[in-house]
Amino acid sequence: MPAPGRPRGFDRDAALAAALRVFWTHGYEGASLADLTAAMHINRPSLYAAFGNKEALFAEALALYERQEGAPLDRLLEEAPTAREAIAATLRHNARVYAREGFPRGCLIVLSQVVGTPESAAVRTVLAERRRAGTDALAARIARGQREGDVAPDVDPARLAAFYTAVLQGMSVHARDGASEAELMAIAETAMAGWPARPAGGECGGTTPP
Amino acid sequence: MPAPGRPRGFDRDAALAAALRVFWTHGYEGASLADLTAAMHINRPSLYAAFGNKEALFAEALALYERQEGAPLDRLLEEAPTAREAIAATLRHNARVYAREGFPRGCLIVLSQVVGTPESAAVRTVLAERRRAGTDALAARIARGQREGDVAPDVDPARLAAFYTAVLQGMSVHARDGASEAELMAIAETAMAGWPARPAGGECGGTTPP
DNA sequence: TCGGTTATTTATCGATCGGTACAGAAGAGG
DNA sequence: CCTCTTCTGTACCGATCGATAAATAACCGA
Repeated sequence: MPAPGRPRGFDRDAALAAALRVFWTHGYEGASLADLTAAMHINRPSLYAAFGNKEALFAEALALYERQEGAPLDRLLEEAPTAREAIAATLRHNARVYAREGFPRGCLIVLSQVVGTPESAAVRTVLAERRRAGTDALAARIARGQREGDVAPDVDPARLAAFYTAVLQGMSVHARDGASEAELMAIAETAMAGWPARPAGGECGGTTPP
Repeated sequence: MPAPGRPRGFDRDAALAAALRVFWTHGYEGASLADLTAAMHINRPSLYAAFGNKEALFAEALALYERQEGAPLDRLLEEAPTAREAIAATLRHNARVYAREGFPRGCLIVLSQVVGTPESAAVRTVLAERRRAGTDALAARIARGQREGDVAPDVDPARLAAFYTAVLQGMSVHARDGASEAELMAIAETAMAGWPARPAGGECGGTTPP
């Protein structure tokens, strides 16, 4: 049984995807209602009826972003045989997607609002929380590597995760500044050179496979 | 001989410093004229008479920022005996100043405007150019290290500089997210672990002093 | 055909945005 | 004293911000 009343005249998912692209391109405060409604091909009251307000729309766009862009990363992290390969795959994957043709460059969570007016404080808090969650995911994978023996026991997972998160955030800025996939990949590879060697390993330089 | 007409009733340098702090805290678009004039303790027409408009005021604030925050870094880079120590000093210095008590956290050039409305495109371009100049400065110091023999000749200075710039940008985001000086320092130290070893060196792991 | 319900359209709200017109105030030179 | 020049304070500009009121249109079940 369909909902009573006049049916919605637009595809809610398609409109949300369009909104995501606008937020991703211009940031939260940089995206005006005029920008959003134009890209979504709907009028302002339709947006408010379907999504609540700008902040709620952004929250839904952020959730869509995490489903589309974050989920593959979660799989990458989980399925890699070692923590080192998991982090390397994450960096390489993002080097690719941050410079993807036809997509806004860099990461929405890093770029869309890190400073701004007091009105967007709540959005900034949510984004900061998502960044922290990303760091935590890396740290958890490194800790798992320790339990499974492919990461040295003296490594601090949170500390190493903070480093690789910082590299990813810097890659986002570089991507927005026009860096090519090859340039981003070079940053990723250089970052992986800093991976801590296992103390028992015979080789050195941090490139030792398990 | 003083200028003719009524003398200015406020300290232009102090007002500019106040404006810098507002831009540094809220970003370019996040800083309203009301915020700026309140912090500068002047009225709007005085601001426009003394600085032109918001964009010109930001340009002057940016120049002040580079004099105050960038100049020490230039000296650090120049005076360090090796490229490795120069980069390490840069990272450690910024780990300290990004979390300084009484200052906005992170780097103005990285945080103040990386996305936004089309109206701020010119400002974003200027900031991107300053970011590139920072990378170029690191690359030049690494190239000097190569000439002076403390950096392996197979190292690509631009590539390595892009990596350390990315780390610094990530440290700025972390700083804005509330990271402590110790956490930022840990990122810096971890990044230095990725410094390329000199091929002729007897030790390994990238921590070899020249 | 008719309520009931919801979506769309148009037109607008008050607030704030960056930027100014204008009149008065404060100095220098005459 | 007056005049010239520049700065300051008030009050305001048109444009845009996010968000809505009101009227109309489209679907349902009865």
